[in-house]
Amino acid sequence: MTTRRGRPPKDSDGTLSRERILREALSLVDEEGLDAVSMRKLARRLGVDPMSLYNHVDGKDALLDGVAEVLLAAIPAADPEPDLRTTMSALAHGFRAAMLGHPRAAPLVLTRRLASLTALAPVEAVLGPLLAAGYPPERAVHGLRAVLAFLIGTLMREVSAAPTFSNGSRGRLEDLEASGLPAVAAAAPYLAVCDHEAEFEFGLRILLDALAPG
Amino acid sequence: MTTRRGRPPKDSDGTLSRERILREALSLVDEEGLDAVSMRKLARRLGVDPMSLYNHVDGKDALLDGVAEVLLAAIPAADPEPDLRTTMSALAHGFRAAMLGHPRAAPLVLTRRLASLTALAPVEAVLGPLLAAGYPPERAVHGLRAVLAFLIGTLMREVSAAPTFSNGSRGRLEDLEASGLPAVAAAAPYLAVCDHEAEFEFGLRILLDALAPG
DNA sequence: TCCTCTAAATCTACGCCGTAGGTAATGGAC
DNA sequence: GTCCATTACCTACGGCGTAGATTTAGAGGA
Repeated sequence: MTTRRGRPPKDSDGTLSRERILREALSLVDEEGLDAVSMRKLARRLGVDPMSLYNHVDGKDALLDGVAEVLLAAIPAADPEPDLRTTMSALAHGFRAAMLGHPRAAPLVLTRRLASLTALAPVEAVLGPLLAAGYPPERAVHGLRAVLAFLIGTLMREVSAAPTFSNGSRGRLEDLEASGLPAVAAAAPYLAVCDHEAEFEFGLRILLDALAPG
Repeated sequence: MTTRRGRPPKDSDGTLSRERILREALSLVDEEGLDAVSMRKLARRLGVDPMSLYNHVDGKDALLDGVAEVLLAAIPAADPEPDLRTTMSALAHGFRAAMLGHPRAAPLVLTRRLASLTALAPVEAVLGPLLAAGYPPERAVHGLRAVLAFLIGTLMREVSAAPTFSNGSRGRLEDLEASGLPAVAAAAPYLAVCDHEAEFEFGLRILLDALAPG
């Protein structure tokens, strides 16, 4: 009945579990980035032998899938809101907030094909109101996928962007002006910087105007 | 002294060059996938010592950046077309075609921050017509970024999707229907399959309707 | 012609990595 | 007490990226 079995370390606080492993993995990604993740380093942080991880996780890839699901689970459920547009907007903002909360781990969600039930919860949250509003299922799925594609694309740019230093963008501005491409040079001041928040709202509004007017 | 060492004959067929390395790297990605790329394996395919690659490429990461640029360079330049919408649509389709031509390598373009001049050519090709059509630069950049985000998101799904087997989608369909989520179950037949072409056109039309009507 | 000088290819070696296979210890079930 | 599943640990293998030193073919000046 209880999951407590096998050989515990001398300290009961040091017992391993899938949850503890995933939590520590997420911290590791947050602190050192995705490339720095290795089974050995993760085990070191947990004060444990590397091979012990394999009792709780199927391998490195499955570990990263697990971390992605932890991130996905952080999306708040939308209030049962009568307004379709408000619901979709809230979910989009929730998704974005969850990713921006762990920018270095976000690519795990944005680039992996997740087949778990956790990944379906937000889908249900969008699809439900769309169907309730009378959308034919086919069109609802189309709309969901269009918004999701935009979210993924925007967030990918957002989380992979180098943090903007005040003088960092100046070097970039000069590069753009010196590119020899007339339109790029003309729009250089706007290309050199990126207000992610504004870009997000701009694109989301266009899509929601088309999909959930009102 | 039978082993060949030092600088090779000038114009032999076995001479290394950045272009030859990048071309072989792209082939390797196409055939075995991104994870299978290693400096050592690439060198083996080129019949060369692994360390020789470092005379032409700054390291593995720079190598992959180079491959990404090769992909980007494959986007055909748009005809000087008077119609703004046609131009943008052509570039979007060109981008998609270039990525679908090398689906396993596409993530290199879609997930990396590319700062090269090669990456700016398509930007110029979109920005030029937008500015010529009288769009203020700020709005032109906004529009460009919105479309690009959608393109990246859609293509990411498209290239990471497992090839659809006739019975593969059937297993997926059953999973969705058994998920216990009512809206997901109701729309399951449409969630189980994905006509990427149609999704692409659907989302692109929405964005172009908003940005380049006509 | 010979003599540098340089760039390219090679060799060696280090410290990582993921994980297969095997072993010892622990506590619940009987 | 005895068994057995579970878990932690250990060893080892093959592969990885690449720093550093070494060798050599050709270029350019004397």
